[in-house]
Amino acid sequence: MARLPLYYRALLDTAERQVATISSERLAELAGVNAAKVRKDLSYLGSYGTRGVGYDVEYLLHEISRELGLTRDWPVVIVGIGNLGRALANYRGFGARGFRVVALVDADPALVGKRVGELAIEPIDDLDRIVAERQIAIAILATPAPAAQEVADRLVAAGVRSILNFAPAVLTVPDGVSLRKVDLAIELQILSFYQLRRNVPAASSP
Amino acid sequence: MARLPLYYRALLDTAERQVATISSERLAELAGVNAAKVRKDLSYLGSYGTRGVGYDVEYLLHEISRELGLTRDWPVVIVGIGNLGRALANYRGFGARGFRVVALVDADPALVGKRVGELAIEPIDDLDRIVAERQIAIAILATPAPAAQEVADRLVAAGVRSILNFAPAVLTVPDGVSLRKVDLAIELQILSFYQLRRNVPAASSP
DNA sequence: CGGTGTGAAGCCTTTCACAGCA
DNA sequence: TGCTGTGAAAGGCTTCACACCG
Repeated sequence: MARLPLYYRALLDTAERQVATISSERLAELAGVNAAKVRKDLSYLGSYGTRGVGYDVEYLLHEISRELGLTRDWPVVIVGIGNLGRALANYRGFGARGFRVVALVDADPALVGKRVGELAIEPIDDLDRIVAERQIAIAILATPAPAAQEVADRLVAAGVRSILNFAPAVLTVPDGVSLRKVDLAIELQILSFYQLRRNVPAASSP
Repeated sequence: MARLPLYYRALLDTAERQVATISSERLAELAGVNAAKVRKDLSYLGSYGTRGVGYDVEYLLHEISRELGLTRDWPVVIVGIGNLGRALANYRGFGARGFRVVALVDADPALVGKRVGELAIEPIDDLDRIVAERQIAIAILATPAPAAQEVADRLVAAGVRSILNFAPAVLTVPDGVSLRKVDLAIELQILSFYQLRRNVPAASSP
């Protein structure tokens, strides 16, 4: 479920406030969804609640972490160190533990060797070696649109199984490879679409 | 429909290649969706296709631009000029014309007055005036999570009707205000979720 | 013929409503 | 008594399949 991360964050906040248990209603409020939806979603993971009481915050947090794979370490590579790539490299808000940027890659020789934070930019020709050596399974793609498909192909060939695409291009990847996209222009266009038609709310994406 | 922007981009590419007409099948391929879906979506806008031929690229482009409000000018403000805000301010890829960043706002007095590209960062206390004077309807929110809700409230109070939220927080806005979110941590967590369960594809968000 | 436009079927998600348990 | 877990209903979106038209 794409809503688990929302619950996860809501539970993190709740745990910080030393609250021991939480009802589906409260959790729904924090996550911005419906209470029935919360119960359905959580029951799908197993019966972790106590009737008449609610859910144990710490326990549920642990179960969701496990389900989301946040108990593991996920080395991440960022390909394309332009404005956006650099910002993502510096972004300390990858929230939960688990995701660690371990490589920055760019095709531009002029960028190779430059440091961004603690990492040096590496050439894209070393991609195979980098992915293999650092056991990278997730890549963030932040290249210009025309290069995106080729880079995606190289990432897949190198063994990457999940790609988060920021380039404004439609990519195709083989079965077995997960692909998600974040497209700023599209988001703005959707807002503009609804703005023209007032009073029609624009729900969130994922 | 949230797919119009995809068609729009596919049609832009097609128009550049001097292609006059396009079939639903080809357009579907370019947009990464199903052909029946394309026809349903487009028929919702009106009957713009010619049976046995396809759709006139230029005409369809124009109709979709109009539908998406891309024939208008949309002044945009970015609030929160950290790493991400700065990257977004420099981002020249807002794709289609229409969206123009006309103001950068931050709460940190140390940042106020600094230039990013052609714009100077302005204090958040001037928000009302800035929004009114420059007729801003769309805001990009890139503050830290704890400040996000308060900033959103101020934006709404200032008259902004659409917010694109990059802060990792669940926001609530009044009816009549559109809200969309982009959350990097959530995207990565979803990828990690599917990575644990190989062979289950992760579809794209919007 | 070829490809659009569209009723109808199918599928998936959301919501309701309430039985059942601590 | 209060809140979870869940069958069943409702709703929305996607896909199929084909009539119809250039």
